Amino acid sequence: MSSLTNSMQLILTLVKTQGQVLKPLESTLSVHGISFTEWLVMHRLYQSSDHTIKRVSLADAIGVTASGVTRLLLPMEKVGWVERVTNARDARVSLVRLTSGGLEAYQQATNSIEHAANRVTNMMNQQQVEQCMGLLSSLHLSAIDAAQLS
Amino acid sequence: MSSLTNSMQLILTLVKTQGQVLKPLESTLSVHGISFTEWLVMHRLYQSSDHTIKRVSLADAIGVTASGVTRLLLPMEKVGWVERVTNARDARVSLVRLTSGGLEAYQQATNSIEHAANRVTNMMNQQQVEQCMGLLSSLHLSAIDAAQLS
DNA sequence: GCAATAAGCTTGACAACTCAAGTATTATGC
DNA sequence: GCATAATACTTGAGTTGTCAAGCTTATTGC
Repeated sequence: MSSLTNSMQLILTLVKTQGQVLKPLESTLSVHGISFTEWLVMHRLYQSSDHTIKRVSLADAIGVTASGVTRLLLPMEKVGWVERVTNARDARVSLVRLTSGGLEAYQQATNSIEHAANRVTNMMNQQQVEQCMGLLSSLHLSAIDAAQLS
Repeated sequence: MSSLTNSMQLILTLVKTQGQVLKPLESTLSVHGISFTEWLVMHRLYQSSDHTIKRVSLADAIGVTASGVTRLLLPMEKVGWVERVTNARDARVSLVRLTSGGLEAYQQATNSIEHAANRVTNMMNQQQVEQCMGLLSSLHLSAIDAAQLS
């Protein structure tokens, strides 16, 4: 059949699954005029104290480069979901804050995306969802570990 | 903490994991001058009878659009890994075939990427790898199922 | 058998990134 | 305290896709 090792087959399954899973979520979010990456940004901001975070930390959290963050935030600033905040202690950093308008958009979008997420896991029970999350976390840690060795 | 449902947390974990997992694989492949998507193409061709497949089937298999396939194959044709084959019965379709040079590149790249895949799963045992693959498959099926309802 | 529709592919315009290089500011070693 | 290095961010150029529209060939309905 495949002649690939189990590890490689797992990765193929991972990639294929993410591709299929993300489609319905993105089309759900598009109704709100928000991309999945933008939702990730807002979610990270929502979790931060004072809804504010450094741009590099944001980049790291959502898995893009610093320049990716710059490009991502430009339209979000224009729409008014986020705003720039300067740091008095360190003039290099510029912080990002979720505005009240951004918070509202985030909460509505989150309501929609959570429903979509529930639909996407419709054939799994709670135990399977949690088990899958646990196994993916070990895979995640393994990958970070492997990356540091090289 | 997160205030998200388990389903949504699973998806966040999925996305984060794929991001971390793919990095070492891509840097491994880059030594061979091959991108991950190109490896997927070659792998699909390798699995096909006569190492030949329709472009639309290829698009579907690797999760890109037909136009994505066109753009993807252009440099691969120039390098000589794949070649165009016309279909006598249906002049609309143009098939793609893995050349002998492509096969050789595929086999070397596969050897490398499988080692990288093993490193990336170093903290999981065989049972966990298989279990994770099974759970991801149900998630995959759920997502397809959910997409068809909408 | 022929118009209407569908299937397969390509192309132009655009989106969403990355990478390398540049600027500005802060931290470090001696 | 001052050169050197590191950190934070932005910008230009390039990559890798998507989507909508168009072209060609095949299929379908009547």
